Amino acid sequence: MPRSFLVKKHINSAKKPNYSELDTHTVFISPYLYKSYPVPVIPQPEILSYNPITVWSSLPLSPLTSDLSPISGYASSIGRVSPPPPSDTSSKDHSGSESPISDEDERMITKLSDPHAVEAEKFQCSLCSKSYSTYSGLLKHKQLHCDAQTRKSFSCKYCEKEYVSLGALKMHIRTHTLPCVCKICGKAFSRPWLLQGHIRTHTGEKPFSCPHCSRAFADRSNLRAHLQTHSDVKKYQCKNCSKTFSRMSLLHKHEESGCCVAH
DNA sequence: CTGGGGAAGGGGCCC
DNA sequence: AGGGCCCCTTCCCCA
Repeated sequence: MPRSFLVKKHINSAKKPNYSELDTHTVFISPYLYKSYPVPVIPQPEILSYNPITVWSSLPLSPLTSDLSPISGYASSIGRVSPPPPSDTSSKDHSGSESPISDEDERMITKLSDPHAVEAEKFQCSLCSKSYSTYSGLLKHKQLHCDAQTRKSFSCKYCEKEYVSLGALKMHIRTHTLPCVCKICGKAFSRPWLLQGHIRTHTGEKPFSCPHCSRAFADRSNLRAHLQTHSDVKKYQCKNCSKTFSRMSLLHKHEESGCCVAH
């Protein structure tokens, strides 16, 4: 499973940016007023840095590029590898190249037909017409520049993250502005339910009980992790020594301690 | 060192 | 579109 947390973690107690300099919109939630807290305020539009014009519409859709996932063509050659389509021997000849190039790849590449064209630039990006001497050069260009620009157009002003939708960006922005503030200790959170979970640390409320023992937890995920301790079968297994662990973090610790490095 | 609990962050989905 | 919730993950701390 790909790691879903793409935001760089902060290492120490100075983990977080200086949010006090960011946005002063805050929401105070009384622990006694869970149900009636005010709606957190989304930052002013001017802090949202995005260019809606470049989303999709900037791409003139030709019959050859009508797929709204322009990355899919080369993604099959980079990440999730899909088996090459049944070969169509009528037209495919990649001059001895052993890298599988799908039909979509084929479409994305326009070989310059002009016999007088510079020999070194025979692979052209169908999106911006830039030419490259090698197929890999074209792939690199598309991955790092062209497709990245067309697919993700909502970028965060506070960090490098980009999103395909404004809603996702707004959600992310809250991780910088932290509009939900605990009235008891002043700690700030990005979302109301995170604050609610935090407030349980003050109230001692533990609504999630283990059915196998007397323990209770304030957080459902922590109960889930706890349930693993009751299980005979550990979920996470080291590929090298087959040792199993109840948590992925423990497996990671194990791997970092040298088991996998030794192999 | 290892395992487990506590707290928290963040993306995705559903309503 | 936005809020609430679910789920996964990570980090820290302690026994």
